[in-house]
Amino acid sequence: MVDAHARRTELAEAVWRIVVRDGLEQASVRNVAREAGLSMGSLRHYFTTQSELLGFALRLVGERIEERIRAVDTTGDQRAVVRSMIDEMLPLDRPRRGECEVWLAFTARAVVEPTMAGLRKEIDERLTDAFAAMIRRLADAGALRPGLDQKVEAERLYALVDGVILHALLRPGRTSNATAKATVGAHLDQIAPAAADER
Amino acid sequence: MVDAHARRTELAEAVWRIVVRDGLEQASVRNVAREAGLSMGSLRHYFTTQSELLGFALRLVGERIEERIRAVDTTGDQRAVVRSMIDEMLPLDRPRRGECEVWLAFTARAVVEPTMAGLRKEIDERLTDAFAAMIRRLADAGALRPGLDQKVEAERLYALVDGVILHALLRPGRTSNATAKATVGAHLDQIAPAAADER
DNA sequence: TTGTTGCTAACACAACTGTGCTAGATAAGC
DNA sequence: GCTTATCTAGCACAGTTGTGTTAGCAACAA
Repeated sequence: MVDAHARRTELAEAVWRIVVRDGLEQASVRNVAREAGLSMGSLRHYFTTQSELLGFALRLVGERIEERIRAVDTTGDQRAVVRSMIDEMLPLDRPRRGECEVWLAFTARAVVEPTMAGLRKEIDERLTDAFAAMIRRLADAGALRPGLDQKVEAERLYALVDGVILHALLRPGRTSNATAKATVGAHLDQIAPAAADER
Repeated sequence: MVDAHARRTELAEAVWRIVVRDGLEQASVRNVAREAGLSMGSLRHYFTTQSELLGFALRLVGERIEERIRAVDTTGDQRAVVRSMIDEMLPLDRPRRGECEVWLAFTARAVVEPTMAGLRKEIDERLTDAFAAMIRRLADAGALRPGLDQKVEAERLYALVDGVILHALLRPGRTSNATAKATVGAHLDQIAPAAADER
């Protein structure tokens, strides 16, 4: 007997592959079942409805990203720490790019689909907290430029990163990866200049 | 005889209404025809394929936004001018919100659909130019903070605005509109502080 | 051995999809 | 008047969709 959770994870990963390759609209129960090498009857044994399957797949993406962020070494220069945390969100390599594409596909649908809006809101709140924590981390280390409103800066950084992710997804290639890192780097240099850290 | 271009515009607007109300995946030829009050045979007289219809609808959104940006009064304080231009892109009222939702739906699909990727790239280039022009406008007026790389700042502003739009779409309501304006305002204050303009 | 339970497969159903095709309606040019 | 081009409507086709139902399979407990 196979662990039920492992099977569900396998199916979620099949969803990811399809979303990345063909888009969310191709993630039908039949296609997912075929991609996972199962019959659609089997799939329905683990996920009764399609939204249940898609929701599980998205939630798993969020958990993976959070896990990687938690794994970042938080000692040393706090500007570098925040930079590393943001790097874990950017689509800089294949798996991370896949995660971001899944995120985007769900995000776009959540705008009109009330079912997904709840889950999307939950993720949004988690991310809001994460970026607030990053700004607080800079402030506590005395690295944040004086006179900045922490709440506004958290939202600004959050929006910037989402925009950078979007652009990196839409302009594939090495140069766009460099642009993404440079853009985030320039922003961090602006809100937490090296000089302010070295007093 | 009705003007063919007017008919095509009517159909594009029907696409928008459906995308905003039910999402892009509901924009089937039947639904669009019904929404516009035409038979699907008539629709196919104006648009042979579905992608042709959807492409026309997206292009029209871009043209409308560009038109509004061109209409902005460019005299006076250049920081205020840039702020007004960006306001024309943000989903602050119903019609602009609709435009942004259509943009997001197409954007998400363009990541995996090669057909739409071309059009999406064209729009991206236009927007890149638009934001570069905004930064140049600030620089020429002596309002841009010294020491900033204009190319990087254009990309940073572009990414920030896209992120702000995304967040405003996902968190409907008055407060999120205020947040959006505040976030953009804070960014402009940072890259073009009032002090630098008043020497 | 017989049940029982977790799991897999396969098919049926009604609804929907994009596109092709044909025929009728309307208006413009002569 | 007639002809021609433009426009509209409707149906057919083959395909896909989500979900429900039914039956068969393996593994394990009594």
